[in-house]
Amino acid sequence: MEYIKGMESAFEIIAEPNRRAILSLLVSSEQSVGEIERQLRMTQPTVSKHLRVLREAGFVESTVDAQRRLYRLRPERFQEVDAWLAQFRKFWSAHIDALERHLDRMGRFPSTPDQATPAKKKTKEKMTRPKPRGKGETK
Amino acid sequence: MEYIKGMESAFEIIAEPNRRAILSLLVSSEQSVGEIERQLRMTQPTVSKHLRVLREAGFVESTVDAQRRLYRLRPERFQEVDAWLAQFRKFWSAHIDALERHLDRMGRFPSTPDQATPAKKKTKEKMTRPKPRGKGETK
DNA sequence: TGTAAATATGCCTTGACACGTATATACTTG
DNA sequence: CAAGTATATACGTGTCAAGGCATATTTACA
Repeated sequence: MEYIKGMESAFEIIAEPNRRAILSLLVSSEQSVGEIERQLRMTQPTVSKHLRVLREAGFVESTVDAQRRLYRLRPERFQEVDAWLAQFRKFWSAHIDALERHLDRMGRFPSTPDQATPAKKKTKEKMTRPKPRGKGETK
Repeated sequence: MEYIKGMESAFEIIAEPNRRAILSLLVSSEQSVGEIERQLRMTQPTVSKHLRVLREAGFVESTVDAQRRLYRLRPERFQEVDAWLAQFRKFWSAHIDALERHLDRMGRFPSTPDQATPAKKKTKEKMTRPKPRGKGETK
C-alpha cells in the first residue's frame, strides 16, 4: 500500500516562497500555468509541480480551457490557517499597550530592568544577590 | 563570515508541527523548557532546538530564572503572517455564496468523477466532444 | 567543592523536497 | 494525420532541516 508522502498541514504548503507567490498572484484573478510562469519567472515544470501541491492541498482548483488549465483560489485552507492564528490575536493586541506602558516607563526612570509581564515570579525566588541580570538573551 | 543558515520567513518557522505546538502552549502563559518538554512529550534537546529557532526568529523571548529559562511569546512575527493572510480575506468571504452556487450545480449533473473541479467551459467553447477522459486528479 | 538539575550544543544520519532536464500527454489547427 | 502549443510527470541530484545521542554549560545546594 502506497502511503501519501507528506505535505499535509496547510502550513507546510505555504512555507514555500514560490507557492506563496502563486497564491498571491491568484488573488486578482484566475490564471493559466503559462501566465503564472511568465509573471513569476519560474520554469514551467516548477510551476506545474507547485500547482499540483496547491491543488492537492485544496488551496487552488483548476478547470480545463482547451489545452490550458485555469487555476483559482479556494478559501477553506486559508481559513484554517487563520483559525490557528486566531489564538494569538488577543495576545498581540493585548501586548501593544503593555509594550507602550513598558516603553513609557523606560523613558522615565533609567533602568528598571526587564519583565514586561506581570512579574509572575515562580518557584524559589531566592536569588542571594541581585546579580547584574541576564545577558542580552535574544540572539 | 558566518552566514545565517536558513529559516528566515515566518512561514517556514510555523511550518513545523512541534513548533506550532510550543507556540500554542505559550499562549496561556510563559513556560520553562522542562514544562514544555513534559507537556508535549518531546525530548529535551528537541525542545531546546525548536525554542532556539523560535527565539532567533523572534517568535518567542526568554528570561533566566535560576537554571531555568522562561519562554514567552512575542507578537510581531504573528502579525506578519496575519498581514500576508489578509489579502485573501476579502476573497474568502466573497466566495461563500459562489461556493454555494457551485455545489448546487454539482448536485445536478452526476458525471465526471474527475476532480472536485467542475468542467466549467470558458473562452473558446469549441470542444468537439465532451470526452469523459481524465484520470482522478487528486490522488 | 562536588553533585545534581536544567538547558544548550555538537555531530551524525535520515528523509523530504525543490529544481532541472527530458519526456509524456492532451488538445488544437492546418 | 502532422505539427505545434500548453501542461503534466519521471528521474536524478543537491540541500537542508529534524531528531537521536552524547556532552558541555550554568546554577543551586549540601
